Amino acid sequence: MYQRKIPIDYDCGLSVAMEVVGSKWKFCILDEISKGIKRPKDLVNAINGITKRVLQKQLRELELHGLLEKTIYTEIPLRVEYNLTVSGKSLLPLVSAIDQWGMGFSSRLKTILETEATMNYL
Amino acid sequence: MYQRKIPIDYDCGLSVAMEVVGSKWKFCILDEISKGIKRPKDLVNAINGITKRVLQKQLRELELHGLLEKTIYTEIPLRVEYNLTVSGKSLLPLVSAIDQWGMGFSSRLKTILETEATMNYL
DNA sequence: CAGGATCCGTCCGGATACTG
DNA sequence: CAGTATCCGGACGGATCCTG
Repeated sequence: MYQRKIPIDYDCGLSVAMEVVGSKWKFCILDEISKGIKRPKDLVNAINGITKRVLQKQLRELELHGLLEKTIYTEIPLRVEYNLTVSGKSLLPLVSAIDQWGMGFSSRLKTILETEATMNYL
Repeated sequence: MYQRKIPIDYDCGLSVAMEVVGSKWKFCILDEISKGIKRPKDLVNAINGITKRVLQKQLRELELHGLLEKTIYTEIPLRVEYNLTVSGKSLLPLVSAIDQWGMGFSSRLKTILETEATMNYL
């Protein structure tokens, strides 16, 4: 059984938030789902670099934490859809804010990492 | 030498942002530094659950990515301070937005995890 | 297609000791 | 105090196979 090392500090917003979305994939997943990509297979294709296994784990956590709602359609082949809950939707403004910040920081990061790379050749 | 598995997509804001702050500690660290806690020792004490080793790594990454600036005072005992750069400061609104979201989600998460815990006893 | 189980190499991170 | 190096157990994640 999994025992959390550091208990969540419910009085600290950052602690709560990091428990729920403190992984590099969560924001991407919420973003894609908000754009209408709802099936695991499609999410794997949409998100650059994620694997089926890792996505599965992230989806389960997001569902457990009440940000996603899972619907199973008993068809052949099986179809499953994940939709944002109210809590999940309340995160969207943050997702787009982070996205925007990233766009603004993009060129700077590029420069930093490139000069960093050439430094290693000296 | 470390080879990144998935290259950063500089056209995707979330990809850029996650490269820089996609770890559960980064936001906390920036938050504490913005509040005036600037020395590694003090940060370890201020941030619940972080260890010296992990903090060191996070600080180096934040510095490398241009969000923090390191100042060394050659005193005895040695004193080091980390300060937010302009880019680092530009993240503060997001930090407080995430903090606020976490505060709002706190009670709901608590309920979810507690019922989840009792479920396991059935 | 969804997703769980298994095998197995890799990496992360705690503990500790050492240097400046 | 700040930072690095080493040891080492445990967690993570890729590949693969199997079921409904």
